[in-house]
Amino acid sequence: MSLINRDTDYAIKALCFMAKQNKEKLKVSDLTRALKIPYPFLRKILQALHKHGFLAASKGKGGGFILARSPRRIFLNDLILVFQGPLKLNNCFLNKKICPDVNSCLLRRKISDIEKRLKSELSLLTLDSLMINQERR
Amino acid sequence: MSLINRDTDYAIKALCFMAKQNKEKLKVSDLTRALKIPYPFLRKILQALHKHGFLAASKGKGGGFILARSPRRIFLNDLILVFQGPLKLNNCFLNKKICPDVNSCLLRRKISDIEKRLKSELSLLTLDSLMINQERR
DNA sequence: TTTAAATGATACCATATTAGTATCATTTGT
DNA sequence: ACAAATGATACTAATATGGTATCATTTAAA
Ligand code: FES
Ligand code: FES
Repeated sequence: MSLINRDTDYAIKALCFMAKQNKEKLKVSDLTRALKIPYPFLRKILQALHKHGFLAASKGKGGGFILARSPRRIFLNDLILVFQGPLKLNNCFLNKKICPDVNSCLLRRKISDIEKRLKSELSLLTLDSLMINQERR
Repeated sequence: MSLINRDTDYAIKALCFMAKQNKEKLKVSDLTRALKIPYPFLRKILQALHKHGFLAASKGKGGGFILARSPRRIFLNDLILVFQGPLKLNNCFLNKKICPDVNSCLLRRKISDIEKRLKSELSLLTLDSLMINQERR
């Protein structure tokens, strides 16, 4: 059971790589060489990142992608949101026979709390924090 | 993106229902009536719960299942483990080109911490705590 | 001692999600 | 005009999930 799927993983790899190439515009083929991710798949992911405002794109010859935000404004939970939809545990474990009172359900509240904490922890992981990690090696 | 799949969900429903029938042996058909879960599917799930020590089973005519542990010793994270495998975020976001030092990777440590906290929070949710919820309605 | 009612084990099928590809349209520098 | 890039989108393949079928084994009771 993994919280992070392939799309999100590739997106992180790509964004991180781009963050290292300070401000240089990159085309998909540059990234695919470096990251060993299949060209058309990576392209789809970069297009999605563009669509959601993480990347700026320029079309035509000499075009490519470049980060549209500071790495410290790119949060892991946002990437998960884009590629995997909203994170949620489970609305309701029990059916009416067992737990008829949806509104005052203690279990639901506990689960919702866990979900919120997880989200806030994921939002503390920024692309920036990955770069810091790089500097120390 | 959900942390809980159908199997785990059904397992919780079934265990919870059984916990309410204090100590009474129940056969699959009793549960399937009450929970509206398809008979063969529920049966597979109960068999798995038995295999992993959550239920005791008696075969033959008049047989059935019964809780093998106190509800306060049945933890949500254990059920997730049985039906969805070990919960892990992601081993390694970055490939060698970007993050070559697997051992001293700050990111990995942060992710591992988040994972541990999540697990420990899920382990605080016991079947017992669901029953408490029931009493209050 | 036969039989019916239960679980054990396991193989199978159906559907949904995820991973990856292909293709054509649009833009743009040369 | 043309080639090189992304935009959009439809398609295919592989895997995971959800659910079924079947036969073997055990056991209480007629
Ligand atoms: S678990 Fe669904 S309302 Fe309590
Ligand atoms: S992310 Fe894999 S070693 Fe750092």
